[in-house]
Amino acid sequence: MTDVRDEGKATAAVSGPEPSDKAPMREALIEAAFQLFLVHGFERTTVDDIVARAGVGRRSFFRYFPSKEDVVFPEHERCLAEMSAFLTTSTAGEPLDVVCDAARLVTRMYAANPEFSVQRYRLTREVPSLRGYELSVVHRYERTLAHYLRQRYAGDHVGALRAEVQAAAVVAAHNNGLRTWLRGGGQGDAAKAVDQSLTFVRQTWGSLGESAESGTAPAPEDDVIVMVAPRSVPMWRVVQKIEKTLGGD
Amino acid sequence: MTDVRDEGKATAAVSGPEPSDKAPMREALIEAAFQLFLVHGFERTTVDDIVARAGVGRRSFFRYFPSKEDVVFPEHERCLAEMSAFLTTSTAGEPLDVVCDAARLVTRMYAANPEFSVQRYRLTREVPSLRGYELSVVHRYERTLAHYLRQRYAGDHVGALRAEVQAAAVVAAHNNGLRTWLRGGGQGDAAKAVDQSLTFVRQTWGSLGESAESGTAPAPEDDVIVMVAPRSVPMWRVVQKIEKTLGGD
DNA sequence: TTTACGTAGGGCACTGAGTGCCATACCCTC
DNA sequence: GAGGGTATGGCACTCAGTGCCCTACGTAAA
Repeated sequence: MTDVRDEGKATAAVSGPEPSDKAPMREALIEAAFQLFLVHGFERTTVDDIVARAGVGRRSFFRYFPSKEDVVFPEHERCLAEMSAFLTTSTAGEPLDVVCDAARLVTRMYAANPEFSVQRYRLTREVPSLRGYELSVVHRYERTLAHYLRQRYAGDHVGALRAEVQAAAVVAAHNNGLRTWLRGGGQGDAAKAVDQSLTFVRQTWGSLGESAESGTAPAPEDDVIVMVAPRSVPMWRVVQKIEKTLGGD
Repeated sequence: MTDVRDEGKATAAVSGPEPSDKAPMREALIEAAFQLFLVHGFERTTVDDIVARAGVGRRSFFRYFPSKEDVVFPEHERCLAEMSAFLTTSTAGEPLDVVCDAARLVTRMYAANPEFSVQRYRLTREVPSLRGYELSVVHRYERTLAHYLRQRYAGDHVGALRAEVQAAAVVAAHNNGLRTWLRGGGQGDAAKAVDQSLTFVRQTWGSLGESAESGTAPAPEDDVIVMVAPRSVPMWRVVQKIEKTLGGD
């Protein structure tokens, strides 16, 4: 069972933390934890096992991670902070597009380490406590997006409701695309999968309205145009837009 | 797939052993727990305190509730079963309207005991572990709705995505209305508050025709039309289709 | 009435997560 | 070399949750 114990504890007590400058105890704990999780599973691995393998004291684990679950999601805290920072500097543009861009920060984080992300995905799917932890993390992302949208919709008489619903929709769509990518083993382009899902949300609320005439997002297929417009737009304007698109060919 | 059964019978079937008829122990534990929670708070109340007050053995607590958190949400399991039963018997009607009706089962459960619901709401807001538990419960409702929508959208090429996004939107809107009612101390009509929020979602995806409620209806520019056409289609055909879409309202 | 059995509950000991407190080792500055 | 801040280890403790075994009670069969 616990045969893999190269007793680095005494060594660590003498020489202190390993001289690798950028990866001190935190990285060592993550490394040790995942090695054990992937072999014995999350629940059958105790914190004592982890610290024994990492060659550190048990008390140190809880100095770096508030719970055993936290070691599985080591970079979400930083990503959450990035998202908040991004949103505070994004005061222009269609609000829905901004939060979609914010959601893509999460995609990028997952895509930065596909192997790790896929391993964690499989782990999380079958461990209830990790599912619960993931739900709380997702919820914090959603709250961050909703908070931003609520400010942007401040004048709207249903702004708060719109913010809640759109934030939930963006998160759901993002996770749909992300899970598609994860189920595929992390092969292919995560950003593309997420973008396809987010497109549905943006089309739903019409934030893709101008894409047909601007050169930034041409028709997805060579022989098809997708046109999205507010229902209240006058007919002449719709025709004008379509003519412009076709004419620019 | 989903055979139509009598609603009441199905509900009774999934209810299984009736908890309200014979469960003095269960009720006593809930009663004792809430008395202590409201005085000392959730975290400062131990399971030993609860069983001591209820006058039962500690082991019995975990026979009735798998965790300390479960005692705070004693009727969600039953409501979840009711929702599943309701959806199994609802094979007709606009899918989005059906899941909105399903969500209203939750509203009804909260509204059936306003005082209890408000107390629990305040408790849940300030106890992290209860927040986490609530998230998992909400997630199960959302999965139930998404599962139903996925079946109804089986032919759709983005059916799975549509199901995810709409389920998330319905849950977000429902909770928005419910929390409004809870923050107001459980005064007024919970169903009305939830309906107002759900109206936004139904209008978003057009399952509402012309809304009779003028006061709460969002602006018409929320509605969008999505037009997909081969690039080679003649212009008059495009215009005809748009006119038909707008006129068929 | 007695016996056998199934079930609800209590008692007890154990595991493991998470915390508070204190001691120690290291590093930097004066 | 002395002093102060920081990082780490060790230890003991609380408490949630579980497994096992025991008792009590009701019931059905002999």
